[in-house]
Amino acid sequence: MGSTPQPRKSDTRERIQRTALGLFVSRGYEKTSLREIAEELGVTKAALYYHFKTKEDILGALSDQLGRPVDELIAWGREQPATLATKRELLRRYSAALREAAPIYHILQENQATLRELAIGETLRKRVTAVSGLLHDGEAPLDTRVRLSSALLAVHFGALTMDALPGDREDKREAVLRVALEILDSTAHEAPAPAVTAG
Amino acid sequence: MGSTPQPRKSDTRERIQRTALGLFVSRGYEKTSLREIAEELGVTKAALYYHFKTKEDILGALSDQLGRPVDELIAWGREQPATLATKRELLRRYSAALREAAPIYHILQENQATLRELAIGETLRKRVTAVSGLLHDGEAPLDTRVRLSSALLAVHFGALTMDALPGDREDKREAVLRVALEILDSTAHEAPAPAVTAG
Amino acid sequence: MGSTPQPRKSDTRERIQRTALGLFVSRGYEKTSLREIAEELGVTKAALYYHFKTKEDILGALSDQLGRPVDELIAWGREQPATLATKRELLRRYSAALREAAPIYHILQENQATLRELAIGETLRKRVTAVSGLLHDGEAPLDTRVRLSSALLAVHFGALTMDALPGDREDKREAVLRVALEILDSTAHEAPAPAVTAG
Amino acid sequence: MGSTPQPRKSDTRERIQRTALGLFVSRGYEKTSLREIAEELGVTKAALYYHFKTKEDILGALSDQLGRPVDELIAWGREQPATLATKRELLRRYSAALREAAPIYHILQENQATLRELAIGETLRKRVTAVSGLLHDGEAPLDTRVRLSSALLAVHFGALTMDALPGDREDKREAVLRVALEILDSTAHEAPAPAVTAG
DNA sequence: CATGAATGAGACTTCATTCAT
DNA sequence: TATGAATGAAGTCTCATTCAT
Repeated sequence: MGSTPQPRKSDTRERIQRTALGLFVSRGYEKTSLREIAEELGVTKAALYYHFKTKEDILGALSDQLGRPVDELIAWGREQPATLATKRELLRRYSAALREAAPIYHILQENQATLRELAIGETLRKRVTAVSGLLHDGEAPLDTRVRLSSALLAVHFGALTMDALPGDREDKREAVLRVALEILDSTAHEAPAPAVTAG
Repeated sequence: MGSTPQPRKSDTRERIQRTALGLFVSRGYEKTSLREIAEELGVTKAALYYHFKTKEDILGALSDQLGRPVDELIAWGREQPATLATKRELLRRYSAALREAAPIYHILQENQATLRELAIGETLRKRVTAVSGLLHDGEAPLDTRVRLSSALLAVHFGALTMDALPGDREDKREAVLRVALEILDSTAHEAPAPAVTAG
Repeated sequence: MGSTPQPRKSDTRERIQRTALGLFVSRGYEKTSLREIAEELGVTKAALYYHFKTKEDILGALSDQLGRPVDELIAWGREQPATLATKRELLRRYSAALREAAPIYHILQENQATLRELAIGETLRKRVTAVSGLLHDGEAPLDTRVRLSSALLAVHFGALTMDALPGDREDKREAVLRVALEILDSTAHEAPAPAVTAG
Repeated sequence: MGSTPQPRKSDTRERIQRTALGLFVSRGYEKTSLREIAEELGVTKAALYYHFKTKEDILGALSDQLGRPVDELIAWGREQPATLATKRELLRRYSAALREAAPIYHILQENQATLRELAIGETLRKRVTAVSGLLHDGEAPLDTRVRLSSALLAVHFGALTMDALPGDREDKREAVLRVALEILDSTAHEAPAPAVTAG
């Protein structure tokens, strides 16, 4: 600890991930060929195979890295009581987690057709389902379920699609969160929670 | 009379579209090869090319066909005054239009990375933007804009993603619409419109 | 003879030939597809097959039509004595014949690779060889043979490639012919023939 | 030592070029499929694509290699004064250059229809035009221009078409060159240059 | 006299992946 | 830690041709 940084161990793996992420986001997973990644990095395709077993593996590594905040959120959620307050906090935390995890969800979203047949796709979708499951505890009337889903949906897709809208990223995030919490509150027939403070 | 229809005026074009739609939805546009479509139909690849100029053309035909309700909605919307009532009606009609148009949006959503480079992708995205534009008239504070977007988003993605939720399709659609209208109402500082009756 | 023209028998065959000739010259034989010909004519591909057995057949018809002057020349040449005067007349007549036959030779030239494998190619090349044979009677020293070939070559390729040069078509033709005759004259060790009058 | 060379630094690229040249000349560019080239070489089509970006690229490499002598000639010609002596030398050198470059011009000639639509075709044609331009300096009466063109034409097509004629290749080349120089001399109204020594 | 529908063959090209060095 | 060379599978598309109507 506190040791001098070791620039010994090649950072190539890191660089591959960064480059791949950029291309996966901008051109799509399927449309991004290993040749492209290699060329942009100035290495050969074979070099990629030294660091990653397959193309899917690169995506897997990215998923692990970027998805960590969401995984932590899921772990946290599983230990909470299923109260309205928990759900409110869940939305808040999910919204926050998406700040970092957005790119990987973006990739999941825009390449779903491709990922459907990949093992990593399953992994990615499981995370989505898990978050959704935290919100949907037990039985509930259809209207309630739809509301819960809609609230999550707002946060989720809000993070992915509000880019077109003008305005500060963070401001928009908070506004979306506010809407989602309202939907959530309109669901539960308890006394609504106090003032909303996003983030 | 009443005999089985003879494929004289060939319904092959129709059948190609149906088969392609099914495969585009289930396997994705890119992952669906013309060989697959042809094989499932029992014709040769060349036959597809007799009826459609390119693979993209097949998607184009589907887009024209399934997207019509949304196109009509857009045309309608452009002639309405930009009142709250119009916006409510817009959401209602959009929700209804999606009953038919959902598959094509599903394809757009799940293959965005691929469609980004296709002419037809542009066409499809324009429709989305147009609907959004009808809701977003003139300047408005960020919070308002986010709410309008969220309402639309709820209807849109609700139609595409609520399948996982148990319950009658139509019931869920109405429930989602209700949520969307609430978001809309919470935006405008006028007296909210009277009772919600979806559909 | 002198009868009233009969516009009864469809002129489609004629039109196909005209269109095909134009395309064969401008786009090449191989690169011109039957679809193109049909489209430019406003008929279906199948219609072409009503009038011609194969694509090659269309070229065959054109060859017969446009090559007639050269065929007549060959017939004429075979009955002449192998004198210098005959050879001079041969060049003159060949030059004249090319006025009409140029397009078909153009096609032969620019698509030789393709025509090599077609029966019609053989036919076309035979004509070239035949003309050449009329000039090359019996044994002769290499220098003589080369001169004879060069003279013919000048007339032949002159007709096909002088388009780039500015000036009246016919003027250029006569000038080329003059050059060819000079080459011819420089070959024979007899008294050169009198004044050159081209055409 | 002295052992058979190991294809370590792979001479495959070279072999592809050689094989392709042979096939392009004998079967034509268009009619030669990559499958053929690959099969004749005992490699897969994909291997060709490892060494060349496209089919056209293979032709491009051949053009660069074989066309070099002509390119050098053009460079040389541009620095010479436009005298008759220069033009004579030009024809001599062009004739010599064609010894190596003939195959690529052969391909250009026999596949013109195809190459018309290829970038490489433009490149090839430019070389022809450039040589022609060196001969055609400034304005001149039509007769002069035709003679200059004819002289070049003789050398050019002589190199490509005299194969049918019996006799030694080199002998024929010199004989053709003599004819061309005579045409050239008959153009200029100066004292003709002294004895012709080709090569 | 002509069409609509379809076929079989084959073209060029791209991709993820492997392996000896 | 990487590269150069190569592969096998698959993809989209075009073409000349056929045939029942």
